[in-house]
Amino acid sequence: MPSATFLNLPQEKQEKLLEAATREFSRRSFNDASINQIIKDAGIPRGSFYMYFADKTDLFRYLMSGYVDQLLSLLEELLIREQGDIFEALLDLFDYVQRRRNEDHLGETGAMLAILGRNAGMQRSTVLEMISPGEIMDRLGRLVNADQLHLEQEQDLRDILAVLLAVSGPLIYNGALPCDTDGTAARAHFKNVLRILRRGMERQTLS
Amino acid sequence: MPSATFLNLPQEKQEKLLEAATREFSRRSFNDASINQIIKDAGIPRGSFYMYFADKTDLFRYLMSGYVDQLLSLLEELLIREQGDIFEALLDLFDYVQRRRNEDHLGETGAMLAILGRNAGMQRSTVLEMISPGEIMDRLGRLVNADQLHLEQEQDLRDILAVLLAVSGPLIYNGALPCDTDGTAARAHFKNVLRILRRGMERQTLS
DNA sequence: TAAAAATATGACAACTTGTCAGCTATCATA
DNA sequence: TATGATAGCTGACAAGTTGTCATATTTTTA
Repeated sequence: MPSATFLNLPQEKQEKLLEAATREFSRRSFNDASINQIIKDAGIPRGSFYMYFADKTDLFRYLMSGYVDQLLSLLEELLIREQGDIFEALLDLFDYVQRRRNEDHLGETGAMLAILGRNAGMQRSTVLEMISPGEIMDRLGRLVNADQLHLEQEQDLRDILAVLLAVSGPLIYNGALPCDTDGTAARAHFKNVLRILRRGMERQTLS
Repeated sequence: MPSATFLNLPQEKQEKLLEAATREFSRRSFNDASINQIIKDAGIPRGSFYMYFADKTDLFRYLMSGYVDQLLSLLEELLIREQGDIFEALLDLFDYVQRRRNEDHLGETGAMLAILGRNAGMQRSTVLEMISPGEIMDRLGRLVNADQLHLEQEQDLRDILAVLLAVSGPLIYNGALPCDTDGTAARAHFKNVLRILRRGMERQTLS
């Protein structure tokens, strides 16, 4: 959490720092990102930075919580459009990310995707703990069409969503990284994985 | 890859360095691990270290490739014992890891698990690229009982194994971290996830 | 207006990694 | 055995990192 001092700053100055941080974090991974670079870019002295944020992690969490929230909102929107079909919604998300990648000027969403992608595999403690997994599950669980899903036990919905997100995340984020050249192959792969998850991995024996 | 110079070193000296590295990497994550600490512990001067390994990543890869290989061998053994049932083998692996965790003196296997766990979520580029995913798939694919699995397309076996490993990895590793107190709950959770993956997420409509 | 509270700041300490010039030991050959 | 070549060893160093803190400035309060 940023300090009260930071929140009291004029909007303009806040954004300047946040934008500089976004630039740096979308270029380098969390560990490689340099506070020196950020404050030079934002034009504020070192001491001031530590007045506003406890440390690099604090700043990163603050940025990420906004981004994760944004992405979650997008997924909610897609889920509504697909009438609760979580598999279709995830494929839509893949396409959305892919489309954004092809637009050369990435803008805010692009930067967000770059950051998420660049830190996709990061320690859960840093990236995901800032938004509680429970909150994610609640927000999505409400919109998912449960009739479509094979639910036997109480926690099945949560586990299904958790697995889906854990598997889809890297596949979608990697599609967002500029190094991955062939988008259509990545899409086919993602689609196949979703198909497997839907219908199950084990051969059904007629009993 | 370590330099020829390192490989020419007397076994004793090699091990001293490798053991010091293992100690450090099982205590701190890759990024937090300090070469200073390692060389102080191993009793070699800084210059020598860089004579043997190109950098920290080089050393880490070398260690990890051995560990991943070790874990893979174990999984192969379990796979044979379970007559190719990959789901049972993964559950056995969970139990094996759990058991090792409870033995207080961790030893080599324990250190390996600690390192894997501590860096479970790390960038794929560093942790997993050292052993080619293809090799993992080949080694496991040979031992898996394909008759048990629902295979429709050519790449289904690969995709199933990839998803299984990606999902199981964190769940197993987290069971290995000392912070996680309740092992039986973690086991039940892992078992439920495996059940969902076997039978599929989508409700089967009778057509 | 004067004192008090809040905010700003850059020099600093304590680390980090990787390099490199110069050292020493080993080994083959004349 | 002496000499030259090759391989290996080493610590000081440059260039970077982060977070702290005493001091200076501004703003608010009495």
